[in-house]
Amino acid sequence: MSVNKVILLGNVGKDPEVRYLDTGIAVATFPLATTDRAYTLANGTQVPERTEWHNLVLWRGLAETAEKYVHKGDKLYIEGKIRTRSYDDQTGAKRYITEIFVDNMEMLTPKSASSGVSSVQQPVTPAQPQQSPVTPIQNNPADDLPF
Amino acid sequence: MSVNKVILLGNVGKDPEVRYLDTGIAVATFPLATTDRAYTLANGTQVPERTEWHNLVLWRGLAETAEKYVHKGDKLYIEGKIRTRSYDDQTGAKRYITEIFVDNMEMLTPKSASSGVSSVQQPVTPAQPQQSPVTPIQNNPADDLPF
Amino acid sequence: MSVNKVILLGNVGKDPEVRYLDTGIAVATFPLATTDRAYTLANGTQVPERTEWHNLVLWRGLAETAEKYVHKGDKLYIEGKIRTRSYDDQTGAKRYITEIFVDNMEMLTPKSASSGVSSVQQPVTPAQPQQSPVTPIQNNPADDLPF
Amino acid sequence: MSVNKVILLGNVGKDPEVRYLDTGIAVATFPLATTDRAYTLANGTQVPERTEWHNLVLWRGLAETAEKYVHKGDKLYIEGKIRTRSYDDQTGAKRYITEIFVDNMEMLTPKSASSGVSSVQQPVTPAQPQQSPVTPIQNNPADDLPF
DNA sequence: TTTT
DNA sequence: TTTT
Repeated sequence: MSVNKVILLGNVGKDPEVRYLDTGIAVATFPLATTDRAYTLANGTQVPERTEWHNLVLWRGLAETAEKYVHKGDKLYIEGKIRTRSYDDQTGAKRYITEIFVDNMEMLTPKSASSGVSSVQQPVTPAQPQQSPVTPIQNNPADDLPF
Repeated sequence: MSVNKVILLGNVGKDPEVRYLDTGIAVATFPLATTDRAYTLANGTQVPERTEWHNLVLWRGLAETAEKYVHKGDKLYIEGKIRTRSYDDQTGAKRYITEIFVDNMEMLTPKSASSGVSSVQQPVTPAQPQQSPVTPIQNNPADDLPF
Repeated sequence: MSVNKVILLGNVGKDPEVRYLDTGIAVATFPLATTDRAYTLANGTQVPERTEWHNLVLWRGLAETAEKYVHKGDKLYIEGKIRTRSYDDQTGAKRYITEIFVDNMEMLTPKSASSGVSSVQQPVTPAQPQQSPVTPIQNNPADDLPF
Repeated sequence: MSVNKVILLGNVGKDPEVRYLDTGIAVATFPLATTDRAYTLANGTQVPERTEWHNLVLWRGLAETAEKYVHKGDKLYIEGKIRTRSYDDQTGAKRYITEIFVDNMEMLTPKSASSGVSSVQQPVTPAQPQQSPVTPIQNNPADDLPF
């Protein structure tokens, strides 16, 4: 009795960070930017262009595809769902972060135009990803639930 | 060259809070819940039902419609866009909150079944809304931009 | 590199017709109505309300769920894809029909309010469904492809 | 109480045909192709790739933008609604055609890569468009309704 | 803080 | 052929 659906078409902000759970399941995370067009209101006010950053999370096969084929700057279409999770910051205070769990992905950048080469030269290290302070992924038991 | 689209169908968590900018523009906010079904993984793991709360923000005519017709418990379909904004908490630290700017709304609860009456008995006061500590709306100049 | 996605929220026009392929796979079909609101143009022209009828097609588990729980008059949310197929009419001329292949369905009519009882009294016969002249389903080999 | 929403991402099949109503309103039509990936069923059956053609209809500003910037082969994202209309064929029999009324469009082909030049060499004639027998547009009064 |  |  419920729908939670997100459709985004934008540009990849960084090469995906991919890590593997003990169960072998891949998880990829990377930011995607969407930009609203600037426009002018009826009263003449200029509303400038505005970029929104979305924290994408991909699991399993999609994460592996992202690891191989998605690069910074690529244009991407995704469908997914919104999910807000909490974590404790350095001071022990509860913080929230909203992420997009991706369940469908279409790559819109032709292979030839992707910055794939540079990514091979500076490979992501799946074994020990540095966790961004902005989007910490805690090592709690739920991490091993493959959803 | 960009798409940022959200589609939600869920239940209203609280009666809308509505305030009016100096320009007379109405802004309504209220939470919407979507609930994933519980399911069982191939390996037998039970993934329980999970409720996600979305912070909806409506402007102008939609806000006025929400003020009149939307009530706690109602089932609602909305389309909108994701927007994350920052604010400073009590300690001066930067915090982020993700909201859904609604641009289309369909009310799915028949008028007869809506909890409209109780809302009349406990009216929201648009003049001096208490701002929730969880989702502070700052009085900065941008508040008067009618977007 | 392609997306074909439909989202509909409307009312079921007739109880589902369900048939079973030789392979045991269930296929359900029924019409869904969506209605545009009437509105007035800037120049004063009245654009009246307009109802659009969509031919839904459901396979497998979704078809079985529809057979059990979906009834004429129910409010339904679906996601699916557009598909146009051709068939030969009585005169041998090629005709086209556009259908919506459903891949997600949310029933929005509470069980208590559904017209389910009458449907039990006038059951659909899956064994020998009459095929509507408007939307003929041909017995070609592709019918046994479970997509 | 109703939603009729289509999201397509695919390739333009022909340069847009644009005509202008007596009121000066522009209407553009062109086909868009979406292609399902081929896949293999659990039982080993190969389901081949399949292309779906959608009849897009754009009005007013969107039609003018399409006239200037959309070309055969371009990749396009659109949002719109499904609409089926009837017309009488040569024999006087009633036929149906399903079209997508576009209300949002994002062009995904970089200008430099678009086949824009050839379109200038073979311009569409807005004054007297030949009406395709497949998708006839009748000159009925409703044509002057700008919706 | 909602609903099934 | 549905619903408001």
